Amino acid sequence: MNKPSLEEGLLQFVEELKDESEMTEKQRSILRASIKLFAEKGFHASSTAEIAKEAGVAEGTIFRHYKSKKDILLAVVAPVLVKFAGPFILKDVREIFREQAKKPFAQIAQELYSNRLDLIVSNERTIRILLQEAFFHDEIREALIATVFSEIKDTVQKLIEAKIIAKELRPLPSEVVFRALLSSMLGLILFRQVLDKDDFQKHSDEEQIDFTVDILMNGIGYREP
Amino acid sequence: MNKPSLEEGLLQFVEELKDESEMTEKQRSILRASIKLFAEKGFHASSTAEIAKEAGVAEGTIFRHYKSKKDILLAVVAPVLVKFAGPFILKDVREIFREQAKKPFAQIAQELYSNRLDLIVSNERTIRILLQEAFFHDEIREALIATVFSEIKDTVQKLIEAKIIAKELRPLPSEVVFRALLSSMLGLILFRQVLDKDDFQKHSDEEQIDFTVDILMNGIGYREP
DNA sequence: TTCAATAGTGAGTAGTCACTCATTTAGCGC
DNA sequence: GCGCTAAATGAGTGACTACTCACTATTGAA
Repeated sequence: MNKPSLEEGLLQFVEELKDESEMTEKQRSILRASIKLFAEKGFHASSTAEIAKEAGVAEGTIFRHYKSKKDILLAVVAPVLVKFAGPFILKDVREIFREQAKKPFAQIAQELYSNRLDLIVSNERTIRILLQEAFFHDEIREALIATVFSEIKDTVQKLIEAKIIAKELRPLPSEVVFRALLSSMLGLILFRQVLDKDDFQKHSDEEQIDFTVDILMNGIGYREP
Repeated sequence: MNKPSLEEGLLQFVEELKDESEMTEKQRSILRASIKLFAEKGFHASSTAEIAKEAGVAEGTIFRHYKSKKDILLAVVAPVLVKFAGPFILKDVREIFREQAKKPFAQIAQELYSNRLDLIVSNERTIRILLQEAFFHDEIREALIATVFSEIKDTVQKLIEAKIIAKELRPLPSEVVFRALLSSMLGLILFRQVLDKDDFQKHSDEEQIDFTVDILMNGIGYREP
């Protein structure tokens, strides 16, 4: 199998990412064209000839900047991964979370949801590419899980455990609570973006988030007042 | 755009589906090989030459049974769609739901979750293909939403509304409750199959479902007894 | 046994793919 | 304008693509 592993693969790209502005005009236009085509037709269905044409560049120029077609994919996908995990992994995670921990859990959830929803709405196409290709490329899937997921999980679970001790949350296994928190967020995103665009708009994004947090905290079951 | 629409596309396949056993040996082996390859490397990355080799068949034979490569994809995907929506759309939906309606909502949710989870575990590869290709092929995505989603939505929302009146559920908008119900299910599946296989196994499937239903009904917030 | 229909074959076709490389162009200090 | 370097080019390459077609093998009813 000898999978390329994160080191040789994506993380390398993430590190070389510093210089978004250090790209040449042509290079940026190749990236822009690739994002468009990959999002519309998928990576495999987009040819380097098409990318070159869309970018207004000779096919050879592509390979001066990216040593293979797959390299373009990684260059497209890496920055999104960084943004996605952003607020969570930045140096001062602990500091941020010490601040967060003071707030009520419902408010933390609410802020998390509206923050991530914004991010997804404004990066729709690249995120689409990211998810599509995560199906096929082990490196991308693993990087996605490692960056967006595992990184978050420990931190959030610790917060949850603290909130359980503080009697703000019910004494459930923290990984189950974490799953509930994430499920609600994913459902929110999925319904808004894909499944149910029409019905979703019956309420504003803000209202939908409030409903979601309410249900997460209090459930849907009826209780006598 | 002139998209093929469901009539010309998938639904036609679903209708021609009756005769799973009327296939020749070779034809079945072509399907089996396609499922394997599509699931492993994706539709675009699997060549007809590979499929033929994997199926132990001449390449020409493929095109005797399926008029194009895309036809194979539809033939792979259509039966899953039928199974997925199965228990919901079968003739006697109303009858089933009249029976279901008597049960407590928590029990309905619990049965729904364990039923769909079983289905997904035992059809993992074809469902993977279905989701992958739903990104690219409008017909598949639309058929998926039309069959699995919209079909269910109305029925379930009516049930929810009845349960709200019966003071079994809180008076929330029914589409929001429906979203919560589905989000929890998707989260359950996603964590089990992809994100968190290890931690998930700390509890049995049954326990995980019970936790999920508990949180759906009662929330994660603490309340004085 | 005959005949027709269907199933199966695999070499062949035209086209596309990612990628290369000899050549041309552009930028710049002198 | 000269000389040098680096960027950009696009025709060319062999491998691979989905699909065709002239042909053979198998089946089953008359």
